[in-house]
Amino acid sequence: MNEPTRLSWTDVRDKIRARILSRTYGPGDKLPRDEDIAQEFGCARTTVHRAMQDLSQIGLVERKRKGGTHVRLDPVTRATFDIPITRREVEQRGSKYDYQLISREMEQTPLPVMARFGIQRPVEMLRIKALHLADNCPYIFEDRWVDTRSNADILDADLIRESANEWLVRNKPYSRVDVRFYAMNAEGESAEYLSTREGTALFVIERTTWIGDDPITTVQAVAAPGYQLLAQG
Amino acid sequence: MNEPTRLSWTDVRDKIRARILSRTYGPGDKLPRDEDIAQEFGCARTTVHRAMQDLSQIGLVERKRKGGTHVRLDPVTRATFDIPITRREVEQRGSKYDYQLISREMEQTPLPVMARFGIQRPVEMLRIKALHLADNCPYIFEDRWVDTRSNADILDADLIRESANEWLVRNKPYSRVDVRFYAMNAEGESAEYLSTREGTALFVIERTTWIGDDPITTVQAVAAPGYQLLAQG
DNA sequence: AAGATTAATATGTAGATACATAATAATGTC
DNA sequence: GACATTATTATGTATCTACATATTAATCTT
Repeated sequence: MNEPTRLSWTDVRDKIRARILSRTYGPGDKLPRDEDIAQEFGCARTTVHRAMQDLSQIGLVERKRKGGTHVRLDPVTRATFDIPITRREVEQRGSKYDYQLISREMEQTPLPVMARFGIQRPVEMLRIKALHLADNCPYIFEDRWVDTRSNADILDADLIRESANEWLVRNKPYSRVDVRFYAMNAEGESAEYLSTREGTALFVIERTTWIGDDPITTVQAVAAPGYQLLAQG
Repeated sequence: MNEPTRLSWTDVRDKIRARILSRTYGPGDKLPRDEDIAQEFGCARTTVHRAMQDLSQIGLVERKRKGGTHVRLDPVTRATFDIPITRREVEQRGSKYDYQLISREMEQTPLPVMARFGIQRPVEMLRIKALHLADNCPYIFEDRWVDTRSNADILDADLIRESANEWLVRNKPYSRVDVRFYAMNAEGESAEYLSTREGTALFVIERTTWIGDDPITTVQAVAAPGYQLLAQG
């Protein structure tokens, strides 16, 4: 008998989305003005606006000033994923985490690494190779370069106990990150450390971070055979 | 002499983020109340709230009622990526797009496919194999299953001219999508159609979509050697 | 002192209002 | 008719107000 509760912006969003999915508003169609929708639902324009913002971010609709709101013609599949620190990832699977430092040396950056950072000239950087283990099995082999010009303090860090991965996450927040996925055949070091035979297809995550315009670090993280990355849409 | 313009919520977000990056607010620290920040910046609490919502979504801070706002201890790398329809992806690279239907048959779903959909019993579905080409070179080989119970109309579609990929995107909006990435060695069909030799490491994108609880389609899209997926954080 | 009740507090949400901004449509000028 | 100017319109943003909700802190019972 009583009016249950007022509509929240998430309710409005879900109602509109339902209409798009059910083809009440088909691909390319123009939606009514926020104000009209607000009136129909008996809520404020602000609430509709908030809902629309979300739908727009998800990629279901496109909005333009004066132009109005349109259902996208070719909706893209937009998904987000989290890359936690490796220890946490392993522990969340219920496995025992271990970490092993393989090497730690100053080296000149080769061309591919310079390309990742977008720098023109080779620089001396700290190169760290390490292995992450889950239940005593190789999990991820990482080959990392750290720019010591802006991160000199990592030279004092105890990278035998704590992985560079964790140290950096804890001590070096970044303002920009590039992530890149691809597949590669196991060879040499990666085959050796992940204890698989050469040629096995391996999943690779490459991450490069900056603070402002200064490079922080770039990692090539090669996962053990069978690794899958999940994302939710 | 004049007050330039009022602060927008994005300004506030950027200012707070800058403070987190510069360690004014370190990991785990508690931030001032929204209201105090608002007063400091000379804006309304609503504006600060909007900024904080964003920072919270990005994963930089955590908020709790009464508990206040805290900088996250182990910030995860959160990135989003778009998977456009393949034609668009190819054309955006400036290449000529082509598409080739390989096969199209009704088949019983095998166990791995049932697992992707989360169904218990085998079902007759439409299985479509196709090849996407960029500048006449194999680009993506897809092996797709479509549930014809809820999508009977695809049986009438002309899948020689238009790819199932595009037809589905245009005609079957989904409410949920699972995305999964992994690496596999080329073998048999994948090696043949992507014209590479067996064993080559290939990047695989597996996507499954539902509308409500009803399965729509699942695809295994195997990319040609060298393919990389980029995401922006 | 343990447990239940109540108050205090910071964030979350909705609404009303006012104005800003971008894009389109209408109009006027030559 | 081509081009510049001016309205119109729908979304974007900021503020104030009021109340909701979750969580912690304080207080009262027994």
